[in-house]
Amino acid sequence: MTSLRSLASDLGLSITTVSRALDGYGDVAIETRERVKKAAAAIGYRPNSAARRLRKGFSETIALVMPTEPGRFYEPVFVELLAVLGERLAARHYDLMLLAARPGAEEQAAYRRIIKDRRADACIIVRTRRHDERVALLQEADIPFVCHGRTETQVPYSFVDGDGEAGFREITNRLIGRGHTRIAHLAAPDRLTFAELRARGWHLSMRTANLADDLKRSCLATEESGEIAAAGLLASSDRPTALVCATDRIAIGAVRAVQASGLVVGRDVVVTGHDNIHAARYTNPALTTMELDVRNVGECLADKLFELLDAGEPKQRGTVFPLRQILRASTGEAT
Amino acid sequence: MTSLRSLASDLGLSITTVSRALDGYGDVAIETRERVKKAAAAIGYRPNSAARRLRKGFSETIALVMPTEPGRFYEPVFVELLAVLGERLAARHYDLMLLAARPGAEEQAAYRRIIKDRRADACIIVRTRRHDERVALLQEADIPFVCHGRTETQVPYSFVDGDGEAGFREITNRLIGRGHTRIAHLAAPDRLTFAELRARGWHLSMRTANLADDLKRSCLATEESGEIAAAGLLASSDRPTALVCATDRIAIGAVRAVQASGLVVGRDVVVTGHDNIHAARYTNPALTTMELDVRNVGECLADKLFELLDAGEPKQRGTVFPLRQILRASTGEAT
DNA sequence: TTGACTCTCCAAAACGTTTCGGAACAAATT
DNA sequence: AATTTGTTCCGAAACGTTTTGGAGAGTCAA
Repeated sequence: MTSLRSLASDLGLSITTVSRALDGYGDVAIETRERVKKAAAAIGYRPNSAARRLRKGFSETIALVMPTEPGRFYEPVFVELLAVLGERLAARHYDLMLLAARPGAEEQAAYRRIIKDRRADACIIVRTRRHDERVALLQEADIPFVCHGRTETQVPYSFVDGDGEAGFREITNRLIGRGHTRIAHLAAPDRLTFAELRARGWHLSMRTANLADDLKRSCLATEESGEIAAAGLLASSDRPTALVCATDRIAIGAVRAVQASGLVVGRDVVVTGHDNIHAARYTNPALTTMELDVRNVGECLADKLFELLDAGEPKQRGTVFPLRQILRASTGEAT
Repeated sequence: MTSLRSLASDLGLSITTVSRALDGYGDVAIETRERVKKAAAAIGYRPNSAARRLRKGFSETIALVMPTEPGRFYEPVFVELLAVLGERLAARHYDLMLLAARPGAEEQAAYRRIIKDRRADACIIVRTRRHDERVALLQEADIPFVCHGRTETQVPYSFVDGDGEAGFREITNRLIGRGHTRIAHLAAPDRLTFAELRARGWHLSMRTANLADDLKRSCLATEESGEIAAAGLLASSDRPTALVCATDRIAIGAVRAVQASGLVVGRDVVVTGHDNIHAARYTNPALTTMELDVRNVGECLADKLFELLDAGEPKQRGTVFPLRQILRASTGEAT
């Protein structure tokens, strides 16, 4: 224990000098520095993190609060995001602190504790909402943060997102090009920004082509809810020939609804999703969808965070990654 | 800042007395204690965590290292486990620290850092392996830990697991009862304990019924790998009539393989899985599977951890939860 | 010779908490 | 009256690090 002290006495130096040697200050003789570094490496010295935090006033910790909604948020891709983040943060000896809280009072309390106790130096906001109290809270408290996803605010903030609007414009345009005119959109709850952006992409594409843009239905981001919404649309005498869904899980429900109506997916009705979850390759027929590179997103989030911590602001406020379109049989494409 | 000091001077008391009043020591007058507690609550006082950690020598933090294997470990259920854990730990003001590391040298280094720096008071091991260096490492370092899943060791350790063996015995027995005699098992990589236990359940059931127990094939826990393994079995002239799969993802691949052979799932060949992932309800036909209550597991993990931290050992070393069988059309049951 | 400057090093304070070992006083016991 | 016991409080040390503000010795210029 008391490692800095024992290192110092082993070397016949003061604690101060050892500390400065390791921190790379210029005020210690070059040979002394080398000697200290070698000794430190030999015993695998790493400064006690609590002491360091106390003295320096920051924690080298990043907090991420998962919104655990009642309807859950089971996203498998989230695990991968955590893995990429963890990796990237660890490279700079930062810790990732994970909290769980239901949106609402509980969530607010969690952020307030982070802020008040300065338990973390910065936050990552996921599942960003259109009107997001978390953003306001952190801006007011002057805690650095980066959002995964966008929000609607005047005040500048940092974010990383996929270009859902362009992605949905593109797929809708493609379907229009194939002759579809009645293209419906199954949207996720519109308090979530990604849902709004994807809907906007579909909407713009339809408007530009002078097609009816009233075929939007909102549902939860679950298979069950998607199935119900799709069934409603298909029951109409003037049913859509295409279902552009905000997420793969919704699309999987939609596929089921189409089949329950006695129609054939990919021929009578085409279906598309977003996320490229594993199951999307194993629906029958396989699901046309689009994909965001999680590794890019995770690394970009971490990099922006460090720019924020190092320089006070990132080189670029927001970064939007393009989506990769994945065409499969659910839109009649070759598998 | 310097909150304890300012609280003390506001109240005209010493720092010592304020500290002891809040900690509930018996050595401060009851009315003083009340006065202090009221004042602390009023300003929302919470002790500086770095200072507390430094002084007390423990961190009120639990570490969880995700094994990020090359073939990934995308399990959606893991997100829910994290959420439950986070909730339960937060109730006792413990933080959850998340690390990511590839099994092997990187993983070892991560654990060594936790141990050496005492960054966390205890660990949670997930994806427990049959021969698990993590268990040995933590036992040697005398760091409390709880495993999600079991390992093969003489030394007693704490764990929480689902009863995969019983679950697979039960489903296999059920299929035997229905007249199946050629029942194959698609197993996950057998370095993972859960894979071994599920295989054992299938094996015991087959042996007890005097049926051929040579129809076991190993594959990765992915749809793709499951599909290949299943296709191999189905190509045989003496093909199995049942595919008992270690996971739903394997089972989803198996379903695809059956259909690719021109056979009908649920009639010609029945298929079963494990996990009850969302997609399992939306295969065609829906997948018979079994489910472990994640909330139970998460809460049990946290509780065991606290018993370990409080008392040095838990009331019960290991807890095994029963699995809930979910019968669907892939075994010809009513949906 | 003196003063200024450079180079290396270090003692001590500080971060905010917990806790050891009393102090001061009143009440009870001998 | 003297001693013990109990109650309530507090000063000061400690946890391990970083950082401030020099100290001492040597070098260079005036």
